[in-house]
Amino acid sequence: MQAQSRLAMSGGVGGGSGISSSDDEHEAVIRELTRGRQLTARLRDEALRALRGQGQAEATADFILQEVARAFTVCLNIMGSPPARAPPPEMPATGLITSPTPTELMAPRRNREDSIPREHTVTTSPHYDGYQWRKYGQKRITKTQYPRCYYRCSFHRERNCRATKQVQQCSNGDPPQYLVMYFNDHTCDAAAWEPEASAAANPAVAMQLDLSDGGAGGLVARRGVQEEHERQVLVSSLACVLGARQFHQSPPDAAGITSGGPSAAVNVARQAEPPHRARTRDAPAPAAASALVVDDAAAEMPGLGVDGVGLDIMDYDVTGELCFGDSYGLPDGPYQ
DNA sequence: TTCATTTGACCCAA
DNA sequence: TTGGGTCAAATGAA
Repeated sequence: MQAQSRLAMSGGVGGGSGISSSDDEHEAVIRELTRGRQLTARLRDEALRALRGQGQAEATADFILQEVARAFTVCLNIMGSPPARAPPPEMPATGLITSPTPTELMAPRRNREDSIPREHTVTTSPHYDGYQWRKYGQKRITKTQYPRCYYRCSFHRERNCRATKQVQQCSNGDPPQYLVMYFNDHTCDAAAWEPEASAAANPAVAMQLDLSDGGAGGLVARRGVQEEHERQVLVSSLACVLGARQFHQSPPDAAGITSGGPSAAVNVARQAEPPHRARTRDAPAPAAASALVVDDAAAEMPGLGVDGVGLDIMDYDVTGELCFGDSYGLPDGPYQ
């Protein structure tokens, strides 16, 4: 992860100085991400062709592969590479600092300890960053249009985690954008499950995304890893759906699905599956609609019902960004 | 009943 | 004195 962490920090977010990664590494990562996006587009074409006229399955494949392509686009944005096309407006675009910068938006901060954000980002979905946060305050900031919300790690007390973040709406666009500032590093073990934990459980992820660095890589890089993590689950789920459909249409051998077919895909999904998260308003339960879509597709598989294979997509917040992108809608009520 | 959020009050640095 | 950050009681949802 060393390379990606450094690149993510230097490329899109913060524009930090002291870039230590080589241009070659940067280009290699962008090249691979671009290739991934192109292959996803091809896969989408193939899938839609194969599933043409099959209603629910076609829509499911289309949705999932659009999400995979979006994940690549977001990663490319984070890496500072101009996307081939902008992400769809309804999709949360994360990571690129445009304007304003924190110093522009913030009133001058006092020189208190830990008052300098170790990281900041502008996103349309400020709630989902892989950690559990608990809101402890909200203040109207003078000369700004929107209040600032204060969050601390949910394990602040029980594990003495000092990580905090501040979220402030910074544009009234559609969707609105939020400036998220992070203070202090997580010291709670709870943060370790994602994505480091999944990488530990899945050597492929760890190999692709060298996480050995761990610390200074920061959340933006972690978010990139998370995108990859989501992509793997989505691809695995899709492979399961498509594989089973082929299975349904032709014998397993003819479809080329034996040990490497749906079961393998499910295994990958299992490996990549994070442990269950506590349901908080910050990280709501997965949207029922998308879960049902996948369930429906899977339920059509002969012998591959969701329960039968244990592909528990319901527990993975794949569509959280989509469904809760505006969940930070701040009330217009009286602020302090 | 438990837990997260809201919000007025308080603390503290500039 | 002012404004930002935090505390903690009140409130609401599950």
